Order: sequence, then structure tokens, then C-alpha cells
Amino acid sequence: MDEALLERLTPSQRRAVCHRKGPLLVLAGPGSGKTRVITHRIAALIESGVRPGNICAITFTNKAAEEMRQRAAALGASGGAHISTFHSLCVRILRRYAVAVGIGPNFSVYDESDQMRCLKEALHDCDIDTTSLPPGRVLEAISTLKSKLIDAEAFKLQAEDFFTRTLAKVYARYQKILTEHNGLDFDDLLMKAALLVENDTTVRQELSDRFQYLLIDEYQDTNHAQYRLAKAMASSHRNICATGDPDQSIYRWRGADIRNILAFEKDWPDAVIIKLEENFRSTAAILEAADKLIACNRHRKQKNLVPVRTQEGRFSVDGYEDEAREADAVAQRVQELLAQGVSGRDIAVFYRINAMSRALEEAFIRRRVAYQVVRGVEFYNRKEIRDLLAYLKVLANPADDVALQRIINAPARGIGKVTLDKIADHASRSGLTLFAAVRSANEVPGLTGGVKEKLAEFVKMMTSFAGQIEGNVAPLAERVFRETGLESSLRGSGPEGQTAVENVEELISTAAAYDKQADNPALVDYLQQIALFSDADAYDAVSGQVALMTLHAAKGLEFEHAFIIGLETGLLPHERANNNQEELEEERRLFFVGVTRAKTNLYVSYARYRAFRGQLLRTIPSQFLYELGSQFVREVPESDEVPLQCRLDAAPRPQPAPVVTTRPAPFHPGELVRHKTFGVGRVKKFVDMGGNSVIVISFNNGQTKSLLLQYAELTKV
DNA sequence: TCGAATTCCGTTTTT
DNA sequence: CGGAATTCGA
Repeated sequence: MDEALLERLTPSQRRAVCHRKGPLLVLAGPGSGKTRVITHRIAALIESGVRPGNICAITFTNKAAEEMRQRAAALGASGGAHISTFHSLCVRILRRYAVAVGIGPNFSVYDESDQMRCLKEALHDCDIDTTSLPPGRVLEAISTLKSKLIDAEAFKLQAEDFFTRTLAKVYARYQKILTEHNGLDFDDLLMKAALLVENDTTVRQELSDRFQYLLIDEYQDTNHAQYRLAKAMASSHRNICATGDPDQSIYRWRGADIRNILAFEKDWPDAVIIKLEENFRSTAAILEAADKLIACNRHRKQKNLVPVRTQEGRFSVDGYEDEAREADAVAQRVQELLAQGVSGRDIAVFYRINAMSRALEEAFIRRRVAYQVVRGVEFYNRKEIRDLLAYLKVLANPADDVALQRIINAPARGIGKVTLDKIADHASRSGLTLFAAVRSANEVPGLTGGVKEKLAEFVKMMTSFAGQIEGNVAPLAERVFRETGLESSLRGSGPEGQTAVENVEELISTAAAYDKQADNPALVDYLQQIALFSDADAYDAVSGQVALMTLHAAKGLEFEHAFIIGLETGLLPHERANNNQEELEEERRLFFVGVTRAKTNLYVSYARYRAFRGQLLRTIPSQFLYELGSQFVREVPESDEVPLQCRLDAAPRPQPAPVVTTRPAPFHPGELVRHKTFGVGRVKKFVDMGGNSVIVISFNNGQTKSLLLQYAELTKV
């Protein structure tokens, strides 16, 4: 396919991809070989004499970076080019220029739960009641601000009303706590790096000398911080190449700004733009449906999906009675495919939310089909893994109080909450880090001799590890696991302790792999790298197992056979994305991404009943089903044991007239209506689907509900 | 101080 | 319904 791709480019396009100096934008649909364009460009640049070290390619996930390295190597561009995610790049920049940023180079990268601890401390310090300000919302707000490069000081200046002033206070305090712990959250990595590169001429010059060619994949999902960083990095040499597809932007909720890619031409007026509309991946039926679906988005530039493959494919939409039957049908179909000799690595099942993997897993286990849930963070979220990593974090960064609090009494060594409170109190009064306060336990008032002894023992143990933080990580990890008593406490706690030990052993072997691969293995570097590992990175196609993953994790992947389950109102589109047109369109893009992952066969399904918080609830088929094509407009039987099937490859049948007992007059957004249990509300949206029309109403009691018009019994007010 | 019991809490998506 | 956080009793 690589050759096919290059051959299909016009000579001028090929020249641009291979030799262009100056800005270049590749706008391309799914399956068009966007990522391969980048790989080719890397190889071509190196071939024409550019030093590999002068090339910097940025991918969306670590997994994608790994794949790109391999592809580049296969094209003869072995080693040297810097290929990583934005976050990894920022870690490198910040470590190198730590002094200029005013942080320690051994900073800890704080994940969501670490952030939460710091935020709760900040809220407490500011005397703010968490019922009035939910910590999750605050964290979200801070994250949004950081991704817009608004730091605590800048936000304070623009805060006007009571709410924003309060938020500014918390933001500042939160930031102070992070600084004291020498910790950076994910957004800090981007914000601090971007501001540094923008404002420090020397740093910017050094960086653009080092990276004379910048290439960015999945540009449609960059946020403002990433955008500004990229712009600053390329400002002097202007060798910026971006690839992306606005129709595949699915991270708006995380700050991704689709305007970045739409405004590329304005930012770089001399940009050469290449459009790739041919799709090398999917069969025609799949592309036709994908095209109809995405055409429903109004805020979009028209783009064609031109199929190249001529092979017959299968595309079906099936309705099932409930989620268990849906899951079982998927597992059964997978079983059939495997029996036909299809490899498990060519099959994947996608869903909107992680919780939906459960029913699938049960069905796969029942049918003894090997599967892999692609959710790598789960591993790093396990208690035993977090505990061991917390020890290592304290060794690498003694100021990391969050990590220290986690491990000072794990396993239990008689240093409980009361003791810790006394030490923390002493620490904050005398301006010490927690670890420093533990070290000087003798000065902490109110501690008994026994406790002091235990603390001294702890300090002694940690000090003995400290000599080993340079060099290979695995031996240190192993030693810490053994000598802290973590291992024996796990071994002594039954069979689940045994699996915990195995998990830790797996962690140690990944550390060993790191030691082997790194030029200069060091604990700090290892910790900062694994902090950025994610869901999709853990996916191992080589294992031959069927992959189960969220639609978000499916980004950038492709499979011979793909299943998408749960096409129900409230799930896809998700109910929390029902506030405005923009969010609905993002849900549609998400489904579009899922549909276009399939190479040959695509199976879409929904369940008529789905368990929600333990309760079986009736569902409403997703409007997206109808948008796939008119073939799917049909009524849904009340309770039908036989799965209803409707195939594109079946002979087209006359479109059934909607079966509706009483066809109510259509509703329009803005109208007032009355519901017999929810009362009066205003119509937010009306989706006309004949007998399955859906109405979204914002009721006066504050609730917003999606209802099947047929059953809603509404009267106009 | 620690484990067991109990409440309560909640369900997007992730670098 | 299931997991996490918190409280309770020893």
C-alpha cells in the first residue's frame, strides 16, 4: 500500500511530500494513508541529506509513535528522528530547561488521582466547601485554563465575578501545592513548555536548530497549547507539516480545537495543501454509509470518500432484545469468523463507554473466545503497582508528598493517620517537605518514642535505596519490592495477593525492557515516561486476541472485521453530549471514526433493553442508525425475540411506511410542552424519524430528557 | 492503628 | 448492581 499511495499522488504532490521546505498541510479522509505520508516524508528527508536528529514527528499516542518508528525503520530511515507525542516531547523540553522554568528536572508527573489529592488540599486551604464547588468540576476548569495557556496569575487578573475569583484562588493554591511537591499535571507539561518556547528566545532558537523539520499527525485534535507550541517551534524555519481530518476530531471535550487545522492556511499563507480523498481501507458499502452519516454534520467542509477497494464486504445493523443477547450475538459471530480461519487480531469490538465491556467479556468468556480489553491504564491503576511506583517516585523526587503519603504506611508499619497528621502539621509550619519532616521526626511535637523509632527505620530504608537511583531501574524496583515488605505482605494475603505479585513482576519486566532500550536508563526518566502511557498503548495486535475498546481508543487503527455496539440514544450519542449542536456533531464524528475503522465487514448493533445502574431500561435506537442510509428507517418491534436484521447487501426492499398509532403533529425547538410525570418543559430538539421520532425536552424541574415521541404522551402548552 | 462493615456514589470519552 | 470511600468496632 505504501507504493500504491505514492504512485497515486500527482508528481507535484509527491515532490511536496518528499522535498518541500516550508508549510505543508495534508487534509485527508480516513484510510487515505495520512500517517504514511509522514513516514514517507521522514524517509525522503533523510535520503536527501537531512540529519535524522533534525526531524521531529509528533503523533497522538505513544503506540502510534512506536509504530511510526518501526515504519520509518522499514523504509530505511533507521533511528535518529525524534518521534513522540506532544506530552513526551514536553517532558524532554522541561527536563532540559528545568532551570529556566523554575522546576526540578526530577519532577513527578501527576495523574488524575494525584491531582485530586492536591486539589482537595487546595480547597481545604482556601476554606471552600466541596459541596458548592465539586472538585471534579474545578479540576476540569483548571485543565481548560491551562490548555488555553492561562496560568494562575493571568487568570487572577481577569477574574471578575465571585465564582471566577474563587476559582482563581483555588487555581493559585493548587498550583502552589504542585510546585511544592515538584509535580506537574498533564496540562502543566504542555502549558509550561509552550510558554517557555514562546517567551524564551534562546530556548526557541536552540529548539528550532535542533528540530529543523516538524511533522504533526492528527492535527485536528491538537489543543491550543499544542498549537502554540508547534507554531513557536516552527516560527523561524517554517518547516511545519501537519496531517489531519476535521471529520475525525473527537477530543473537543479535552480542549482540542478544530480551528487549528481549519486555520492552517491563514497561519501559514504559503502553505501547500494536499487533499487525499481516496480510501484504501474500506469496502464500498461501509464508505457509502460513513459518507451519508458524516454528511449530517452541518459545520463541515464537504469532502468525498472515494473507495479504491472493489471487494465485496458486508455491513449490517442488528437490533437485539437486551445487552446480553447483543453481546452474545457478537461473540457468536466472532466465533464463526475464527472458525473460518480469521485471526483474532483482525477483529475488534468498539463501544462508547468502558463500562460496556463487561457484557462483552462475559459473553466472550462463556464462548471461550480469547479477547483483550484495550485499557492499559487499568494496569497502572492497580493498588500494588501504584504502591511500588510511589516508592520509586519518592526516591526520584523526595518532594513528592503525594507519593510519600501513599507509601509511608504501606505495608502497615505502625505509622497511622494521627502520626502523619502531626508530621504534616509540623512540615507546613516549618516550611519543610513531608519527607524532610519525617527525617527530622525528633523535632515533631507529640510523637512517642516507639513511633519515632519506626519513622527512623523508614528513613534509613529509603536512604539505603537512594544510592541506586542512577542506572538500571529494574534491579532497584526489585529491591524496593522485596525490602519494603511489599512483596511479603502481598504473598501473605491469599490468591489475589499472588496475582498482585505477578502484576508487580510484570511491571519489573517492563522496567527491564526500558533499561535495555534506553540510551541512558535512569529512574526519573522511566517514571516520567510511563506516566504518559495510555489505553491504546497497551494494545498488542501480535497476541492474536480479539480487541475490545472504546471508540476513542480505536482512533488510528483498522480491522478487517469491526463491531460497534450500543447504538442507542443516550449512549451514542451520549446523553452528556446533548447540550448543543457542536457536541452532537462530535458524537457523530466519533461514530464515523468507528465505522471507518472497518476494512471488509462492519456489524453495527443496538439493544432494546439495557441495564443501567442495575435496572433494565427501555432504549431508543440512535438517530445515527437512520443517518447511515434510508434502508434503516423502519419501526422497531415492541418485543421481538428474533433479532431484526437489515442488510445493505440484501435486495433493497420498499421502504415501509412508519407504523404509528396516532401520528402527533411534529414539534419544534422552543415550544412548550406538558408531560404527565415530568410536567412542563421546553423542546430542545426534535428528530423526525417517523414512528421512532425522538424529542429532547428541558423540563422546568431542571432535568433534560430524551423521549420516544410515540410513548411520551405530550401535549402542547 | 487496623480491618470489617457500611453507606453512598455514580456512568463518557484520555494525554 | 458493583465499587470506592468512609465509618465503626476491637
